[in-house]
Amino acid sequence: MTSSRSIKGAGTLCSEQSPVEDAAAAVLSEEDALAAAELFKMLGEPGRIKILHALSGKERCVHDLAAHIGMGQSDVSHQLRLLRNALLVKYRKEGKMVWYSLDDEHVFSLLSQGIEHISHR
Amino acid sequence: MTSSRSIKGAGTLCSEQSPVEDAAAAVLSEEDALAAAELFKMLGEPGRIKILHALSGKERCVHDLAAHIGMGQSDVSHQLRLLRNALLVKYRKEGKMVWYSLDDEHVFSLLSQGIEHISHR
DNA sequence: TGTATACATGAACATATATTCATATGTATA
DNA sequence: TATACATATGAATATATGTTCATGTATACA
Repeated sequence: MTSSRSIKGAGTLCSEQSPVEDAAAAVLSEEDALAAAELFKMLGEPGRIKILHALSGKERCVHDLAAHIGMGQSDVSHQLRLLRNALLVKYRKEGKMVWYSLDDEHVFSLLSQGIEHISHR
Repeated sequence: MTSSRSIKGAGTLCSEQSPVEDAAAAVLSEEDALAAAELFKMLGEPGRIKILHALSGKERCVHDLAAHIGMGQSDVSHQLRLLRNALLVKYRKEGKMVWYSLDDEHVFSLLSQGIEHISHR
């Protein structure tokens, strides 16, 4: 598109990587990059972080989640829909209540690692 | 604020958690939730994912990053600034070039875990 | 000193996202 | 069946974010 993408091998470029070396570090596919970003995006909002944290090792219904975290019911419900669609939480209906929990340990693991990461700063 | 936050112990609520149990699962502090979200937000964009992935185990200059990933120089530079501010990448100046790399293994670890997570779907 | 390269940045625009309000749906229960 | 509770959802608005263009700064080198 622009002229900012120069031609390799001209001899005066900023770096001189061999094609082999360059090929070895494969570019992440567009789909993988999108999917990974989608996943992290779900973790990129304080409210959803609180929700997932509150669900760590404990099943909770929407009302309790809202009360526990201090968020409005509507907000929690909207965020839960996103988390549901992203397969980060699962749910189980029981009468008029819906019990939410983390979908698997990977979610807990990612979340924990993130929280641990920030506490080391 | 709203009436959605009901009073515990009324007897007809959606769940009957004891205060003890409730206190045990402490709410994530506002600051921690914000900081964690901030971190994940940085990982929540395909371009930045590609950049971090390209920097996994390899130092790269801006121009090469852009060429390797297929992004514009300006875009890469803007994203690098965000990643820099979030302490996810570090850099080193050498002449007119700037060499970027991941700030620490935690970043690589988080990224890997995210990518691995999506490949298991 | 002029030109090319590497990188950074500001501004403008388009798009995405969060937040809130009002309301709808479904269930239990009096 | 009327009412209260639990949850979900649509719509509207405000805010944040990504993307691009143009340009600025710094370095190297002829």
